[in-house]
Amino acid sequence: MNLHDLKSVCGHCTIRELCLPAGLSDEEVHLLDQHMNHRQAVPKGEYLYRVGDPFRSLFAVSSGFFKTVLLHEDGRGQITGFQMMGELLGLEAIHSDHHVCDAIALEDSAVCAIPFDQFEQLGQVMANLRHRFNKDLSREIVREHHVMMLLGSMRSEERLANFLIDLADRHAERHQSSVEMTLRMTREDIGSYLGLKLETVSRLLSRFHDEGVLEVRGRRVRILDRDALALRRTETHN
Amino acid sequence: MNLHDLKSVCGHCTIRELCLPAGLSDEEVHLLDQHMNHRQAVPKGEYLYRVGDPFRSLFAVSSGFFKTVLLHEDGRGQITGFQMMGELLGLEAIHSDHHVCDAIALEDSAVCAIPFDQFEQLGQVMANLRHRFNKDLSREIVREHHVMMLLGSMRSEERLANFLIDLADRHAERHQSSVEMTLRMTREDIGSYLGLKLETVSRLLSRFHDEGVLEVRGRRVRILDRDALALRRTETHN
DNA sequence: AGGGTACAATGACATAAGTCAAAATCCTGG
DNA sequence: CCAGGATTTTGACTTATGTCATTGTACCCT
Repeated sequence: MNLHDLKSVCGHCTIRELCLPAGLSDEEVHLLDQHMNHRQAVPKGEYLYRVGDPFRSLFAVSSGFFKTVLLHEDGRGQITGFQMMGELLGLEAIHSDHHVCDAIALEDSAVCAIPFDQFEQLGQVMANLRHRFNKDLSREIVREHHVMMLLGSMRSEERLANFLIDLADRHAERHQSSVEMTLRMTREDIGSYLGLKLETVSRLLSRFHDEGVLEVRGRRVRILDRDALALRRTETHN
Repeated sequence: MNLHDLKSVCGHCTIRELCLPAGLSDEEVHLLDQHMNHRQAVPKGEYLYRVGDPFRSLFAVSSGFFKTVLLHEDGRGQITGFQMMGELLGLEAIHSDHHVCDAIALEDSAVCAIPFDQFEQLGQVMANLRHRFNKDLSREIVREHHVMMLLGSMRSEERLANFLIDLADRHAERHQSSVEMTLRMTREDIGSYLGLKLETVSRLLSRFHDEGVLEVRGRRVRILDRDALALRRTETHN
């Protein structure tokens, strides 16, 4: 990487406004920038961290796609989220100073790391950053509330419809097509996240396909009728 | 209330170490204290806040018991948590400056409120408080991860066993009996939280009762065999 | 005190999603 | 470019939990 001629990596980052530096002034971004370890590669299939690892840094996904997996003693695992460009990884570890889930790259990816103690120090002088970070943490809580709603109160079709729309929206935020997407995760991963078995996910995708809502070819998905899909997110769509 | 002769309410609070001031020095607690509105009563059944309310203050439960409910357009609601003494309410609202769920007192309760803008200002001078609060937010994320695991991967019996043990443990932290408890919420509330119908909850409680694990009389629950209950939290307990 | 409304328990039955199994397809590395 | 494992699809069948209905209980509130 040839970065030494750039004053600030974050400042020139295309996803700056989706990432930690969002809403900070140029000077603030510059300051933050100096504490970060930019663009570390994480090849597909590799662990960014594992349960039990000591917590040192927060990570921002710079490119690629991750999943976070919570392991249960009896082998069962629950996927707690999928992370794309600009999203933070490691927030769960602040509480106990240790990671409590695994983070795995689902495609060749890169992350920017910031040592958390330095990050907290920066809070001393950057009220903006403090506020910003509180919002990030709060947003994660809200996101998880929605997953709880999904898992606790919705039927399988609604869960999948919500999942697909959410993915599409996040692609759109990143200026990627929200119509044609390639799923980075397996059917089993989707099932784990949605509290369903992979067969159920597969059947639902086939159904959406047959009904003309989606075009599904393996991991390639095209949303043919966004409105129809959106309707299926809720019960009352007679 | 007659508090003017106390230097610091938080400093004398019995649950200080479970609440926001945990880990702060006496001076820090005192400073924090001056920004708080202590012990506001919230009668049973009342809303502490509702979806859409502007977010002004964070709340710490000073006594009593709350539930937070996420509402879905089609009337469905999902309970996202139950809060006891020392636990924080309102964290979900930081992100959007508006509350995104309802908080309802399940018994006559009291809360301490702290205006969030003042709280964030305090972060400027109190690194401890910042760190502490980051941990609180992270803990909430971890807690929700566990709920996701519960809702996504566990069967009904395991869900209820986990719920009961969690409640018992939180009672114990508060120096209340972890053997005999009175449930503050209805069967329907429990069901909502666990992604089950109230009939299922009722049947499971009856089953635990019949099997000698619990003694259940309405909302009064006594844990007769903690080990047996703990075993039922996981699949593999042949 | 007692009458009424909310809450809880239980039974009979329905169904959404899980399980098991087999075949089809897709990738990937040599 | 092919072989072999991983992933996906689909079908037949099972089951855990939901649904509906009834009765019982408890707790307010006047």
